[in-house]
Amino acid sequence: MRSLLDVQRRLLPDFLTVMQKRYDILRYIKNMQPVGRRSLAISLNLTERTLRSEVDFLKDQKLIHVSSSGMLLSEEGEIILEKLEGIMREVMGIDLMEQDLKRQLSLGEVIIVTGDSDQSPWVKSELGKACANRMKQEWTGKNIIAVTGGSTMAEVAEMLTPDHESKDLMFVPARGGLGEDVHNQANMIVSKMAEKANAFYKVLYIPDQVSKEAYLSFMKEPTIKEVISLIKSANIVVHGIGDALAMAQRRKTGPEVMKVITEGNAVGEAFGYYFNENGDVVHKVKTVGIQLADLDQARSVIAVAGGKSKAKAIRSYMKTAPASTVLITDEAAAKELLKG
Amino acid sequence: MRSLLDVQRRLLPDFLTVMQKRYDILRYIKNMQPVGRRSLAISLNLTERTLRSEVDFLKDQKLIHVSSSGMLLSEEGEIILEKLEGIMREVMGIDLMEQDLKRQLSLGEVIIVTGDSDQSPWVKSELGKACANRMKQEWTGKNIIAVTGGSTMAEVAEMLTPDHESKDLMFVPARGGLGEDVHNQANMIVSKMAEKANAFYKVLYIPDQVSKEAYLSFMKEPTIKEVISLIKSANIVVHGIGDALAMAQRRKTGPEVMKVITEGNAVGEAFGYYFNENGDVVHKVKTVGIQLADLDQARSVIAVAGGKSKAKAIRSYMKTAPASTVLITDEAAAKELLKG
DNA sequence: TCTGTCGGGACTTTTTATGTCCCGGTTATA
DNA sequence: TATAACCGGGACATAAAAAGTCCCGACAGA
Repeated sequence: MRSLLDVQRRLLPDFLTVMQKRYDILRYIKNMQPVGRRSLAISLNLTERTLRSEVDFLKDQKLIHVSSSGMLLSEEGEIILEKLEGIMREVMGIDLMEQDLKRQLSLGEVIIVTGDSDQSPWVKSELGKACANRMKQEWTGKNIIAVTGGSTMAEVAEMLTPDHESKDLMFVPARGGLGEDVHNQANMIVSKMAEKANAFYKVLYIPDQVSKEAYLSFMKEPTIKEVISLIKSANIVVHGIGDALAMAQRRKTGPEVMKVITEGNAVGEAFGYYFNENGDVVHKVKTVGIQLADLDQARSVIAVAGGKSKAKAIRSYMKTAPASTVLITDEAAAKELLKG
Repeated sequence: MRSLLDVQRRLLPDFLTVMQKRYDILRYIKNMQPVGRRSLAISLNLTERTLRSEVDFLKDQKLIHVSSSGMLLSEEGEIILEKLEGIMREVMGIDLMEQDLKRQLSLGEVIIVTGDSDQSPWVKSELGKACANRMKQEWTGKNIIAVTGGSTMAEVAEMLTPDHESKDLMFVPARGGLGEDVHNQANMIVSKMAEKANAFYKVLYIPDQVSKEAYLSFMKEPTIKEVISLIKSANIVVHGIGDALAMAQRRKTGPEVMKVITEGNAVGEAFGYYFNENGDVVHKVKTVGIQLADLDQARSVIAVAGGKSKAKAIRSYMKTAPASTVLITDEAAAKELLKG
């Protein structure tokens, strides 16, 4: 049934809105019957005429009876409505979860894709696609987009497509080296995104293990400074969220920092910051680029993470995330988050 | 899914017709790509303008790509179409038709593919694919498979693929020479099938116009006798069904036999037997190999034929076909058959 | 280089949906 | 029993969407 709805969503986009409308009408009639056209229209927030067209249709389908005292559900109408009850719960399920999550985490927007990234690899692609689409909505005029690394972000990059009109887009890594694997490193993602979106990009290679002097002189390089100032002026930030321990292990994290992370009970990680369950910063990787406090400056912040296993991490980070953050996640994570 | 569709049929009837239309468009594009708007419109029996609106929609949904050389299915389009395949079977009631037809003709199984072989050439390929799949289900252990000729059987051969484990398969022609064109002759099909399925085969070349003595001595050849005994021990028979007159004309049928066929009101033909509307044998081509009575010995008999024009032929043959016969046909023929 | 097919722009016509107003009948109520 | 409120539905103007029609320049294949 899910797949049928998915296909229909694609092939007949206004299908669902019409179904919803007719469902509402039937529901209201059931509860207000016998009811007249005008009062029903007011209750449903429909104009009299549109309601009338719908009513004519429902009458043709023999789902309602129309008499001089008003409209009432027919027997068949009752049966159909009963079946619809269950269908709409399924159809609206995701929307409801989005609303609930948005309220619970007090975010700007929540987008949920069906499935579980932990179990089905393609769900991650769906996350990526959803994120890519959401990003595009922000692309009006000139934009500097700061992105982080991670496998989910890599999927996002993969799913980007050039926009009809080539906008003025510049991709930059959100922060300097975090010790990540080259493959899903922010720099890699940045270049991939730019390639896919047919846009510009700048990368930032910060030497990892060098003397303090070398580092400082490196930071004075004009080209580096230019990139950093670009990053600081980014108006869109797109980042993943990771499990704290998993991220720490994946990165070349020293034993003393590891101790801080474990003893601080860190559970979530986002762009180099480690958070405990209360959303407190337990540790931050010192590097250049966007800092947690800078996020409020950005016009839009999009966080992408999915899979049941990531629920805790998402919750921890969202405690301190900017209120306008857009969270893109999957069904499994959303369910887990809503569980409490 | 069943109940969801039932509800939708009632609540949004015209959405289903739209879905059907878009399904058809996608299907035609898949099989004709790259294809232009005008020729597609003709094939689909749509006016250019309506097709254009639909195409614009599908393009917006990224289900098709449009280039100067024509339209083609996008990757997503392929995925959606695949899912639609199953959905539309349900919507169009193909599954129901299969059950009805099975009962009406009292057969072992009926498989219907969508479309009309007479109108869309690729439907024949679909028939072939369906048949190939069905055949594979029978391939457990050692099998001798007797096949007939014909263009539909040629498609079946084309669609065969080697099985994961190479089974012990032997293809043989079902009967001796029937006077067919070399191209779609049983021997040709046999070798093609064996090649595609990575199996063994034996052909049977019977001299057509020779003296009785030559013929008899030929039949005493050990190699020929061996092939004939193989044929007789076939446990799977796959054959086409043809229109009686068309088949008789295609084969080098003499005028006196032609008279028998026409005066006997033959309508159907299968492996050299001609049947009238009551299923009586009007004429049989005398040749070696499997006879009508032998069919009951075979573990499984699969008959393949499609196209509205073949409906009468199918019905006539099915009157005498073994009760366990598997019929593989297309939507158009099935509709015609069910019409009565 | 020519020819036929390609997509798509532009315009008119047709169809459909919606907005608006009103009428005659029914019903609850004063 | 008179009356006001509410009922569905007819009628018609208007807005919006779909379909019909024609044409153009691009491009591939002969």
